[in-house]
Amino acid sequence: MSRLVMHVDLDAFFAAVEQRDHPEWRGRPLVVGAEPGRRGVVATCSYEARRYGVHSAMPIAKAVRRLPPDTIYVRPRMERYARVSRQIMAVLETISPRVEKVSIDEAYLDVSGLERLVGPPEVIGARTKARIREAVHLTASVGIGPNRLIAKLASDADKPDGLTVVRPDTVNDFLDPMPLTVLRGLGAKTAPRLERLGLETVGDLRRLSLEELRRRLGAQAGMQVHLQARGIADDQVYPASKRKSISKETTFGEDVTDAAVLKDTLRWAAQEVGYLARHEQRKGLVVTLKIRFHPFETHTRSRTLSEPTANDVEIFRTAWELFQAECWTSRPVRLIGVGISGWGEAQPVAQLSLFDERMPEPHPAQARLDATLDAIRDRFGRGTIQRGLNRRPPR
DNA sequence: TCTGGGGTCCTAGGACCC
DNA sequence: TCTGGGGTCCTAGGACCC
Repeated sequence: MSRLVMHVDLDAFFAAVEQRDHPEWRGRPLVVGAEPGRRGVVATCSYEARRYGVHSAMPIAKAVRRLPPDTIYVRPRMERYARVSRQIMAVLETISPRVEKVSIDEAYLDVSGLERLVGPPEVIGARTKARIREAVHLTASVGIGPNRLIAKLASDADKPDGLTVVRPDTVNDFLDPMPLTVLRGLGAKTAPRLERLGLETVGDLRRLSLEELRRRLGAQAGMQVHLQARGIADDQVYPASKRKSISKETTFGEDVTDAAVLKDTLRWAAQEVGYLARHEQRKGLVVTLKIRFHPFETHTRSRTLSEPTANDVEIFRTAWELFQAECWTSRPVRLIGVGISGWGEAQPVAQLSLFDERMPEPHPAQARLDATLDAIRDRFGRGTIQRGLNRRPPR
């Protein structure tokens, strides 16, 4: 039985929430994002603003130049949007029990088998949109198709307030005229490389052999693009995908050279990361320092600890040591931040109580090491493994 | 024009191991 | 004494996404 995947995408979400909450802003160009006159970008803008060619991720200075003087500029109110998002996700749970939230304003639903209960895909989609509108007074664009890729492209195909259903036998007709950049993995850098070969559409892309694509894009990306061009993609919905890292970073209003400011900022970021990690009951084995110099040169430095941590001081100390190990002082810094990553699936360990019989699973790296050790023991005998195998001495 | 903040995934090279 | 093959882990960078 073939699957049916639905993608739900709220229209201009942040801007729509602001216009909903402030009726006097409706029908006017509105930008949610950085403060005009400062560094930053447009997070989202209303459809009235999009008519001036403004879009997400556009530098705010450029947007200001394009937009009329009566444009409304507001800073994001993330708590507000998160609250509305939770309401929407709750609505989606009434449509199907299999909901995957992919971002604050987007979700995939597995609606396979719902046709017998509800009706054809068009009815499932229309019902979803109606329930969202009733609950939060916002519009969503909905796409339904045989897998995630097609569902996502279908929701993009008719915005705002659209509903597009792509049946399996029309997938190729649907994809063929689309530009290369609709495919996952073909962005601003990679797509032009293929366009230089004279390829413009997904239909064109199918002329390239798998070998050619793998050679040009790498084994993994080449394979993915080859499959996507034929409408083949993941058709599973993953209700509870957990995040794999926690980070905090900030861009300074003006570039910073004062080491004391950098140190204080890093301390703040480490506190934020530690707080979030403890809140989620996670500990990370890897601390990563991120730094961006003038004009826009980004570097990362990371260290794997001997024990996972969620401790502010330890995160800060590690990040600061990573900073000090480089000859970076006196270079103007645009951005600095820190993150942690590397935890096993079975964390949080803290949730285990004396009465809980489950044991935490080892960190994936540890699990792989153990498996390797077992394999080596099988091959070479019990006595071959010493302590410290595969462990490198600290630098 | 001048590029936020939060993420994910992939690649590639070197160290290290049997 | 000199050497390949197969594998993992760690690190840095980069492309990409919302």
